[in-house]
Amino acid sequence: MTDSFTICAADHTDESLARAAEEHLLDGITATHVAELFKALSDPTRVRIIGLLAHAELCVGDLCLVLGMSQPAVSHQLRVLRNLRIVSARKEGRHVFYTLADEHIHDLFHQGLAHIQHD
Amino acid sequence: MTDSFTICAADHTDESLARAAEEHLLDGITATHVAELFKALSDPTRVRIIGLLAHAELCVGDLCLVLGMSQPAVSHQLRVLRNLRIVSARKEGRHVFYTLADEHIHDLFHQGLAHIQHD
DNA sequence: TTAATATATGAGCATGCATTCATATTTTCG
DNA sequence: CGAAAATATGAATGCATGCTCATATATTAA
Repeated sequence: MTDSFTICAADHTDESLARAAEEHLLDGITATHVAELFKALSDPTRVRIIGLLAHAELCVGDLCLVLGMSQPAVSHQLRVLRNLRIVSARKEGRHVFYTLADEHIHDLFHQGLAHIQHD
Repeated sequence: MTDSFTICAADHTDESLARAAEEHLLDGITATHVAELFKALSDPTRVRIIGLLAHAELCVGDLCLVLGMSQPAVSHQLRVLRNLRIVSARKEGRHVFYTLADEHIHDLFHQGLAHIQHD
């Protein structure tokens, strides 16, 4: 990767800032994982689901009712959140109850919400 | 919206949880704004840009060098971040220096990063 | 077992998005 | 002024994504 400094057309004289910044560049895997985490919160439907689960455990049917969305649409979004370990599923009879998997998710959601509402 | 409770096929007997959750449902505008905020961090390239700007102010050329990406690709992502007020631009001669616009962004980024690295 | 309920899943489609390529704009230097 | 450097922007393209529709799976009830 010695030629990474020739990819960009920009070629100003002082490269010191770039050299110093290089050590803070996230590697591809880390950057991708962080992006995936935030991607879970990058859709209004998923934001609403997380907002609801931040206050109470709910089953799929309840989420459908409150969100006013079809069951497959909600289930697909829940699968996204499950795969990213944002929510956990608990099966009880015919129902599957979902909760936030992590206290960090709770914090991230409220921090993002606070930033929007106080802007 | 009185028929919002008939959209989903699921129709179990106890609707109390859904009724109680309804008051915590985010409105469309708020959910969209929160989603947009997190969408800024939902791409690996933007995550890396924010990670770099969390440590130092950098111009476009420096970002191109460190990221190893083309100048238009970086500029387009910077525009996304600018429009969402995630970063601020400061013009100095031919260069445009970018910084994180807000301390909240700094916190959100580090919280997401910590969640990933300590998982 | 058969029917009904609750949820999950796969295919298809329409939209959004991240990049590239080409070009415009702005600033400095000769 | 003209040329070069730094950045921004527009069009085009390939790929991801969020929904709908149809269907599969699992659990309870009759």
